[in-house]
Amino acid sequence: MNEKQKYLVVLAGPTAVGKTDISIELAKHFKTGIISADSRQFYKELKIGAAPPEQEQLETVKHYFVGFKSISEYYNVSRFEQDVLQLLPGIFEKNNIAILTGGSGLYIDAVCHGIDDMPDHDPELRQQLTERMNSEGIESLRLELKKLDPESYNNVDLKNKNRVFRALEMCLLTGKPYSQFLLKSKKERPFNIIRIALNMDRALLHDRINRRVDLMMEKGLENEARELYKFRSCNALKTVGYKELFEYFDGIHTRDVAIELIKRNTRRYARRQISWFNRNNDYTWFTPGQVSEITGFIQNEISKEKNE
RNA sequence: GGUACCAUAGCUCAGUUGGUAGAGCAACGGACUGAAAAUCCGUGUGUCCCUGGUUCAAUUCCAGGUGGUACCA
Repeated sequence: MNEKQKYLVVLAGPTAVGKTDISIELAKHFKTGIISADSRQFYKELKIGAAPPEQEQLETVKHYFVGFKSISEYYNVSRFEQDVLQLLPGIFEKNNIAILTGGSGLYIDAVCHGIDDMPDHDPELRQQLTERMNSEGIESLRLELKKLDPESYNNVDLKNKNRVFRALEMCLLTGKPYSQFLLKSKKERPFNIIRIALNMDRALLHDRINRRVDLMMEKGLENEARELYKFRSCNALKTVGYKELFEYFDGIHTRDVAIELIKRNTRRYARRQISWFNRNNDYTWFTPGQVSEITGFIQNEISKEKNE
């Protein structure tokens, strides 16, 4: 079997653009399954807020990595990369094509070209550092990073506390500079990758986002959030749709304001996604109405490869 | 129909003693290798309602018009 005749079709795009529907049409057309690259649809508790595919859709086409984790479980990009790479050979035994769809650009890229090897964080150390950040401020962490890893100090965004935190955390955990792990190597994959991204007129996208939020509220997002309130410190719940409702429960703002904030933050999230996919020139862009153009494009890419 | 007030950014509004304008929110652009639906950086986007008049110069003053709001008929 020539492995290079296998194809991973990546379907990216901003939230609410219609990736789920298109991915199902593509999966039916190519008689294959769908791998979700959506860092919130992984969690089974986020039934409404993460807008996972409907039950009926899940029954129509085989989906992987939807609702397969609990919010209290730790998961990260690197594990996702490994999980997908382990899964793919099985799919490729029966199909030439697999579909990877979702809005988490970092996760998609990890599957497509890998992510450098680093150890997982140590929960105790993270706790200590978090406390230190809260009491001493970020400047203290910056200065220590400067000592332990001048290269990272010069390269990371020092205003971004997550980045400073992460770099220092790795230095302390491994005893080696964080920058030594950052090889930015592009790993070769034993399959071809066809990247497709969806987008639409911005005003239309905003309209879809706003309506989807209203629909989520009708479906009972508020109740879902109330039940998850006690897990709010979980990373999986640091998410648009939940954090705003938690603030409403805390009395920080009204229900109506919370809904407006969910809409606004979702719009901003969509913009960041577009930004991420835009900087990668490997994507070919379509609108969600162009299903036949997309299937034609995929077919064409495949025959191009075969003739080489 | 009459009187008063208002008309400036997508919205709510400030302001210019006459020298073409700025806040909040919204929006837009970007970065980003284990928290990524997170986190962070950057950007005013404008026929100052229209037409005349006064003036070196009008978004600002004057007149008329149009639209809105309130009150009186």
